Amino acid sequence: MAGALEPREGWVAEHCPMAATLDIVRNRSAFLILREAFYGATRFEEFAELTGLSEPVTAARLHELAGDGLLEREPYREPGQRTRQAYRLTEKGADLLPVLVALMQWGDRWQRDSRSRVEIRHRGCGAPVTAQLRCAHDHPVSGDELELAVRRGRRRTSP
Amino acid sequence: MAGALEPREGWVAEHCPMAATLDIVRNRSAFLILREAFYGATRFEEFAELTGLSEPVTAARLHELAGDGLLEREPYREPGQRTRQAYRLTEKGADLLPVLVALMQWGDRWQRDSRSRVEIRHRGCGAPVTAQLRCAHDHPVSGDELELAVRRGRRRTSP
DNA sequence: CGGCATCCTTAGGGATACTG
DNA sequence: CAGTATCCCTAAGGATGCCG
Repeated sequence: MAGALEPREGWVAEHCPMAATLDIVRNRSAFLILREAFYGATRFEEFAELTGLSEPVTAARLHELAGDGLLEREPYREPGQRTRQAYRLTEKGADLLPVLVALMQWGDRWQRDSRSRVEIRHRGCGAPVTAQLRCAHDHPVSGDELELAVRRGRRRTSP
Repeated sequence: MAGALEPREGWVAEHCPMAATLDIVRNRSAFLILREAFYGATRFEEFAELTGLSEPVTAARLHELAGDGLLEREPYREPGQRTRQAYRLTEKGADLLPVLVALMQWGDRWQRDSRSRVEIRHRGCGAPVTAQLRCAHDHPVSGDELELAVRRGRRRTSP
C-alpha cells in the first residue's frame, strides 16, 4: 500500500487541473499516440510504427486513451479481412491540441536538433500556427505580464 | 541493454520536438515543480510542500531542471543561517508557460472536479489568460482548420 | 497481420532516517 | 530548515512468443 503515484497529501496537488490532466496523459507514449492521431493515423499498425512504440504498449495506450474518451474506436472491415478497429480523436482528445503544439514549439525553440517533420498551418490562409497566451481582451500576453489571482472559496464554500 | 526509454527505431520519434520536450519534462513531478515555480515558489521547502512531493524527489527534480537550464540556482543567505539555494525560472523554463496553461485549461474543461486554485490574468488589463492556437495572420485557429504540411528535406538534404 | 500475454529491465516516487 | 542516503514498491516500456 506504500508505493507510488498517490500524492502524499495534496489539497494543493489535488484538484489541480494540470495534475489532473497529467493523470490522463501521464506518459510519453500517450503523447506520442495522440501526436500520430493528430497527424492522421487511425490504424493500430500506423500508431505502432510511427511512434516507435512496441505493440503491447501501443495496444495498452490506445485502450486507455479510448477508455478516457480521448479516442473512439470505430470498427471497420476491409474486404476479405476480419473486423478491425480504427481509432479517431474525439473532441475531448482534439482539445489537447494546444498542449501538443505548445510542446512542439518549445522543442523547436530550445531543443537543438529537434525539428518537427510536420508544419502546422491554417487551412486556406496557409500561415503557420502557434500556441499563444492571450487574455480575454485578445491581447498577446508574455510571461512577465501575468498576474496570479488566488481563487477564494476553497470549493464547497460557494454561498 | 534491453530495458526502457530508448525508442525502438525512430526516425519518426527522433527529432520530434514534442518528444524532445518530453525528454526534459518527462514526468509529472517536473511539471508540478515548474507549476510552483510559476506560482512564485523559490525555496526547497515550498516546492516540496506545495507539490506534495517527497523531499528526495523534490531535490532530484530541482537538480535536473537546473541542469537542463529551466531553473537557476541563486545562493541566498538569511541572517544567522547558512547559505541556501533559491530556484528561479530561467527564460527557457518560463517559455514552457503556454504548455502548462494549456494543460490547466484542458483539465478545467474536461476533468470534472479539478479547478485551479489560481487564476491567471493579464496584468493591468485584468482579463483571464488562455492558451490559444493562432496563425501568423493572427486568426484564431480551431482544430478542424488545421492543415499539416510535411516538411521536405528530411534534414541534411537542404539544397 | 493485428493484437494480446508473459517476462524482464529501468525509471518514478514514497517512507524513513540521517546530516549540516 | 535544507537537503541526502537507503530501501522498497509500482509504473513504463522493450523483446519475445502466441493466437485468431
